[in-house]
Amino acid sequence: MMVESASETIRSAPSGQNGVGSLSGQTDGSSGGATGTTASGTGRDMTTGADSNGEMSPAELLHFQQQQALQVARQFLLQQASGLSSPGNNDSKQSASAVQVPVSVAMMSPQMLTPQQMQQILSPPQLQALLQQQQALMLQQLQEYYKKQQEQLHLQLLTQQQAGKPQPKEALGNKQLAFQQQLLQMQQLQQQHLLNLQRQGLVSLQPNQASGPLQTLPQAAVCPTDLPQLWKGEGAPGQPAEDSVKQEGLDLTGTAATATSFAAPPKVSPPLSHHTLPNGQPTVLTSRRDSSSHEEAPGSHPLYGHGECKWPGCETLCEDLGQFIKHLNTEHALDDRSTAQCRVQMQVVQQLEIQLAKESERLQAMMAHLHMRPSEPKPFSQPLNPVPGSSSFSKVTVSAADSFPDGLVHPPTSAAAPVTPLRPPGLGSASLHGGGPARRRSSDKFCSPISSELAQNHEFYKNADVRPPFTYASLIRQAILETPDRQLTLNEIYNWFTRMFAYFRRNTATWKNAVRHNLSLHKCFVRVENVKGAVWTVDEREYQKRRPPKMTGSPTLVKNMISGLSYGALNASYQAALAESSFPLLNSPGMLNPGSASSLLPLSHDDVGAPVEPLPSNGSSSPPRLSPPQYSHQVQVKEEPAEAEEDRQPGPPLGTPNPSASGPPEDRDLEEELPGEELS
DNA sequence: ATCCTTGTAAACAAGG
DNA sequence: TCCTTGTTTACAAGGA
Repeated sequence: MMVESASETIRSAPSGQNGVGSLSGQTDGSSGGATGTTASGTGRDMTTGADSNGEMSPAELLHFQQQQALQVARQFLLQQASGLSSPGNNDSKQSASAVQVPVSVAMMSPQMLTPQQMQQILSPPQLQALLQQQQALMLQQLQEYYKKQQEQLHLQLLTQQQAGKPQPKEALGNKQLAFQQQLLQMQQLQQQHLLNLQRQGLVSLQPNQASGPLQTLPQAAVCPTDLPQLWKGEGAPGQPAEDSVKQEGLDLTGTAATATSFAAPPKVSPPLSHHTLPNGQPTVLTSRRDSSSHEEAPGSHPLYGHGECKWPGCETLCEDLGQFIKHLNTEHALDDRSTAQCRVQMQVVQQLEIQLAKESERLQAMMAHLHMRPSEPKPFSQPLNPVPGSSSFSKVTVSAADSFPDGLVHPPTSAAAPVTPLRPPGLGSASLHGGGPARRRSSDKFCSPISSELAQNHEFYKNADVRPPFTYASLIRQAILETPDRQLTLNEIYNWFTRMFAYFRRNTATWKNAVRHNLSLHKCFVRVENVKGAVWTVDEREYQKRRPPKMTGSPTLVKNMISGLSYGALNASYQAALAESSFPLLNSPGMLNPGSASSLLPLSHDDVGAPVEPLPSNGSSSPPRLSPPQYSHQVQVKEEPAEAEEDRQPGPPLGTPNPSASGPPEDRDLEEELPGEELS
């Protein structure tokens, strides 16, 4: 990266445009800023809390803990109530932390913070889903275990008392202490997981209420410790209460969940399922899970997928859920082994969280350093700062700037701006590419569906001076496909670039040249003579052709991404889980089919188009499965497409019979394009 | 080491 | 003449 950016700098220097290139070296320095990370690594001081309770009897302790939990719960509820009623509170960071505090006070270990960071960066739904699964399970186990421990404790005490054997005071005391500590520990863990679940809940619930791109916001907002200035800087200025409220709402949701979960119950009964396991059966949390990871059908089990048991290290094949349940109850019953595994799993999760925290920290530092400019609200909010050299498109964008193909109506840049910066583009840091100058289609390889990526992060790209992780070809294609008639003039393509990416608001000569170069170079771009002049269209078939069919399977992709994030620790099942949960998310907007992962391809919105690297290999012939081609082909591709001989095949076949073929919800928005044309 | 892809730079031509 | 649009060539870099 260093090398690359360095060379980049050198090369671009002459043209005097690539200012970003110069920071290659600094990035590392700032990343070192991981200093913050150390904070989270301060270890667990939880024990101190335990000490304070050292004098109580186990029973008292339990009672105390319950009371405490109830109190916390009440507190949360109160906060929720007040928070909701006071929209004036627009300090997102504050509100977030306010909610968090009680939790941490209530015995959360310092590590708890990291997961938030994790979500903040990656927010990859995959991770959430994964964690949910793991945690749901662990939670159950923990609860069981916790109960067991309590019982044992009681029994022991009773035994001792009945025996009348006045054990040496010290011995007894020690023992008690040990138990109590253990109890506390258990409770800690329990709460940790509850919190995690809660957090996940935040995220998972969010998508339903907020638009795709925005859904990321809350996640970041939740984190009290991170990106402080970023948030402050962005949110403070003109940040309407809207965002903060939203964030607050989310947090509250989460807190409510927490309260509910550990304060038991009866009163509050939000949709989220309780962890009260009636019979220890793992059906818990399914409802919540459903909301987030569509992979899971109502009747499914977090530990069951792809016909096999996902218990760490198990992978036993089970034909159906029933069999799996049986297997689960027999092989993974509540015993020492399972408990131990559970603990290990927890550690794994914690490690990951820590890792994530570090990475997120680094990412933040990088982003802050590179583009986010935390201090200035929105440097590029006024998108179209006419670029000197290019008279042609300067104005166009302005008016159209705020609509987005995803069909979502986005608030004017001003409102949106604050939000985006924190959200790492794409699936987390992986796609960041070290920011500015770094190019290389790496992300392209990830085959991150450009359209969904854009849909999710368009605000980010729009405002952050970050080079989008896509190749020019894919961007051009996206631009073209987003239009109603799948064709754009060169100038309109330019406009799209500038409108969609802050990054392309400068260095115009460079990237425009690149665009032209790509248009000419790639066969997939077809020039069509039009009344108005020439327009460019996409020959989907050609486009698909030129991309190696590698990334076919999601698992690989995810794996790559994971490895990219240095998640070496992730085990196969994790990866599998990630893979599973990741894709469905791409269709977040309308995940009608939570069911099979296979569903993702077809229904996803315009995703179909770009993402589809998964093209089967058989190259040109006929990719009936997912046919992205639908689009372009319709375009009255003039006579040009000489090479596309066999592709005559109309788009129709492939596609899912659904309407998406003719007009995916997202891609509409063309209207916005009109202004541009006029101006051009 | 080689090939492929991508990005960048630049020369050049045609047309308005 | 200047600018835009297109085409083409060359080269560097990264990845497989």
